[in-house]
Amino acid sequence: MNKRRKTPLEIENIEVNSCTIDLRMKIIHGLPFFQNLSDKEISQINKSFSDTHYNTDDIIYLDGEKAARLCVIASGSVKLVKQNRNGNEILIDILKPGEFFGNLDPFEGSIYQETAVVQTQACIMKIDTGNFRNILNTYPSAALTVLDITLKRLRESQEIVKQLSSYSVESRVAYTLLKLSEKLGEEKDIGLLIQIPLSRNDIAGMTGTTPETASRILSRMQKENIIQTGRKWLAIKNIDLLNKMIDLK
Amino acid sequence: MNKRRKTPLEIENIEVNSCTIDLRMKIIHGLPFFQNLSDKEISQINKSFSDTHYNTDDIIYLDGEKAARLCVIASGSVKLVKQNRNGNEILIDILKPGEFFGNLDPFEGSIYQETAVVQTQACIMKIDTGNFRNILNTYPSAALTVLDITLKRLRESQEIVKQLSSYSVESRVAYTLLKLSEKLGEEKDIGLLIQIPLSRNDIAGMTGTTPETASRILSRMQKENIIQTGRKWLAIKNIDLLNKMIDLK
DNA sequence: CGTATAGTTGATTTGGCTCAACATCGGTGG
DNA sequence: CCACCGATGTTGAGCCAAATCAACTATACG
Repeated sequence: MNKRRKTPLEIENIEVNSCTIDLRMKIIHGLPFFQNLSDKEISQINKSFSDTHYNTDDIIYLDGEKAARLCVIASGSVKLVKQNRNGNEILIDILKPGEFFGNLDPFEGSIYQETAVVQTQACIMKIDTGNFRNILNTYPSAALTVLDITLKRLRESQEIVKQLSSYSVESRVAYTLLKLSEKLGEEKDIGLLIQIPLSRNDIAGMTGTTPETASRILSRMQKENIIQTGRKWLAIKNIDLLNKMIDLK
Repeated sequence: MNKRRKTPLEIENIEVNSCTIDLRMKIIHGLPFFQNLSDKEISQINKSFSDTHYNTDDIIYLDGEKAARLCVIASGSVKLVKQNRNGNEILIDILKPGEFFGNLDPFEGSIYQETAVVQTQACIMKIDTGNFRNILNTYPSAALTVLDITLKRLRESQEIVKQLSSYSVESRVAYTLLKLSEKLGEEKDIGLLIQIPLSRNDIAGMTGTTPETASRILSRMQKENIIQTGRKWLAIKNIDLLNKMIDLK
């Protein structure tokens, strides 16, 4: 075997100053809750956003801090994590450009519920709670869309609760891989490649288990030709089998 | 020992036709999202609500059904449950008069995420999704309050996820008892009595364990004089110790 | 290339589930 | 009013999935 890169992940070339005005407008317009607004309105809203460039592993905010802003990814990717008391981290989500996180709550006084860490260097747009509330008050349909999205997140969280309270780790891993592939998967020669550096530790954090157990399960899946995996990457070769694993056993 | 009732729970006397117009108005006005509205507005909103009387163990709606209504308890109490695949039930919440459940989502097309079962006979007020959406569109502050409440529920759900993925059953039971006592506890001679019929099975469902394990843990807590418990009732004698148990071990 | 980081695999331990037998409560009907 | 019986709760024994601890290997990056 030769010594070339073995990871099939594509290395992203990110321009450092990627937050052009055009990109900002495009991102804001793409937000589900601002989709119905006119260019003029978007351009008005744009003024309430600031943007900041971050490098890999920078922390955008910490779990427990006073939550004062809603953040939107203009470029790059962000991980949302929580610490559990074993010192392991719970990986809540991985976000791509156009997605938002931080404080959605229109009222003051809430605190961030997780830590946001930059995964690949990113440009993050931010709007503070007061301005966001004003916008939601001005455009009721935006408020309803935010509500809709929050309810969707609530449902996802409740699904995880259900799984944690009765599904095997194997089922949970299968479920998580499917969710990830829906969101981040890209068809490649190897299979459906999950286009983010995904470690055993990350998978453990998303499924409520340990890296060792995650590794054992992924090894087994690889042996059965359901997935193909290496250091920080993973591709799905047989979606149907994976789907069956969720409810099997 | 004599043959008197051993349960310290108070038996409720419920009038069957308890949904008077006064009660309806009071309940609607008490809803957090309608709190700032005038009597005239409330009275207008009242017209969109219907009410129905239910008996114990009646099902208001089933998990998976098309979700068309928001429900509010005028009197009585309601349990929200989900089924996990071991056939055990997950108890999501127990609701009292003034609390609401069902579909908050202003858009059509969602389905109920749980089953709502009447725990003690109840009068339930209902408003359908379309009317509710109109109200939220008319009163943006109401929409923001609904959003705020949904975010609170999301946080609670995420806290459960965190606990399930790293806390012992004992910690989870302690946490659950504290939450229940905050919501439903009443000071009595015996201690802080949780005023609902609460079985081992219910506690198991709220903590993601089995009735047997729940029973063992409660027995231990009783031996240590932290709680006092019997058939379908439970009182907390030492809140501080219970609090410590959450993070201990 | 060398080394730190990530991943694998095995051995051992254990918390909590399962199955099972028994005890107790409290509502019901004789 | 009391005896009975179904529902609820308790307790024990054995088992198993997954955690923990530990030694080792492979990978990618400088």
